[in-house]
Amino acid sequence: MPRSHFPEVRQLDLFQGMQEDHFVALMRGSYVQNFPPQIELINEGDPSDFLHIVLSGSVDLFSTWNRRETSMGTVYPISTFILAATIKDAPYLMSARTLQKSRIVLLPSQDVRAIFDIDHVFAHAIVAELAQHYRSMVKTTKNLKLRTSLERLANYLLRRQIEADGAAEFDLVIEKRRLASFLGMTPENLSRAFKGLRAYGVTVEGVRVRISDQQDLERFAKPSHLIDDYST
Amino acid sequence: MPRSHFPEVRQLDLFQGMQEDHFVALMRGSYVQNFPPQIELINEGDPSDFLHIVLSGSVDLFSTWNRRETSMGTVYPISTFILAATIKDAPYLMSARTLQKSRIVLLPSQDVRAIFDIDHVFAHAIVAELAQHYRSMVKTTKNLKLRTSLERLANYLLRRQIEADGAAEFDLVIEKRRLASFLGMTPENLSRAFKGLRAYGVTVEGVRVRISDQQDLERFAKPSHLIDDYST
DNA sequence: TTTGAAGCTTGATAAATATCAAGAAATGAA
DNA sequence: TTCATTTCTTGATATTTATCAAGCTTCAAA
Repeated sequence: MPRSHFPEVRQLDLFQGMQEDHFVALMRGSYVQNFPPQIELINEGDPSDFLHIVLSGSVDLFSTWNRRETSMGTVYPISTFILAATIKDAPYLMSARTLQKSRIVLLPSQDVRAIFDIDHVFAHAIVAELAQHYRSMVKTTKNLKLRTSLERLANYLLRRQIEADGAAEFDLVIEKRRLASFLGMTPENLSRAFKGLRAYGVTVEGVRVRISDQQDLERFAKPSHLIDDYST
Repeated sequence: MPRSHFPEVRQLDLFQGMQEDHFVALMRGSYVQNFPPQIELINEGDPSDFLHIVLSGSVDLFSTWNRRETSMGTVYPISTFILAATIKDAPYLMSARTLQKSRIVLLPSQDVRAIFDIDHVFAHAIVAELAQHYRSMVKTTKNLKLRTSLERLANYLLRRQIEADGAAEFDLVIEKRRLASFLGMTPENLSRAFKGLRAYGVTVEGVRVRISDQQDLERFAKPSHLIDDYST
């Protein structure tokens, strides 16, 4: 991997604080690749040969079973994915495909495990990252089991609004069909769910979403930091 | 905590291999308590003051939102729960209540974090445990999003059968109402789902389950080690 | 600009799941 | 054992969600 990418990778929580020579060793074994959109980077069930880092573009994590497919999430720059499989040296549980032209770092899993064994700061960072991901997954499960699809959509929109610094209008950053899959519903149902939220002041035109009365929507959505706050 | 419990706790993957004096230090700060059934040990949202270990009995992990409740899993001896919250020093995401008279070890989270910082074998064991739990949670999400409730029940029964060493008959180890909640359905729906599986050779009488033709059930359930194998 | 493909929406309908109510079965305490 | 309580089951019904089909919109390639 060219040295020019080092600083942006180094700034990730995962690599901050680790010994410089360990970081350099990791980077030396890695390589960067550019992928066009819709390329499958990872196939679930395959051995986890690499830890991936998205430098630019975006990546969809998805899973399939019995000819059904569901989106498990989207990875944006700059972050890693498939850490648990790398650490456990176990097969990938999710597949990954690029959504846009993307620049991806591939870190050989073996190297990650080797440095993990000798650099305790790195090991601690991995613990923090895994604990974070685990808790996010628990929140996802609670979201799916405790809420209807309309409630999931309402809370999703409120989260997006927070990310847009509370603006009344903002754009959806993912396609509606993939949003539907992420929320565990069909595109048709999502379309109708948007209509259902009109009663709470939500209007949608293309990718543009307007929340005219945030409090009204919150009264319906009942967001909880134990489900919707992905930062803790 | 009395020394007599040390060996059984020590045998947990989490504590194996760590330095003896660290283990003893951890145990010294801990205490053991006996709880009657239906006692709430943990309330989601509370600060994570203790890492818990079930020595005997069993514990239900559950979550609530908007007056709805769902069972997230059951913890049997001997294992820990609420590790991620302890490590992150973040609020519990799940509540816990005893199902039976249970003996529980309470390890102050502060102590766990302190030993985690100085014992690298322990730190590695924590990584392994977190990665394992994360992957289990991913499997749970896939199960919920990709399968109908009938399919989830069928696969649940096949997993139980494997745990019963492949016996054609075995007993359910949890109440049906909690099984329903765990699988993300109502008790009424579970009752009907059992009937629906008669077509694939499943009969139920009380807690007794009989799978007369495993292959037939598997053809319907389509178990996958990427969803149903909780060991990897 | 045209054209084609993909995504989105809408309507009609079907399937899955939940709710409500009541009776049966199981369980535990007196 | 008996009684009371909870759980389980079943039926009737309602709600939620998915499926299928068709038309509309968007966007990019020719």
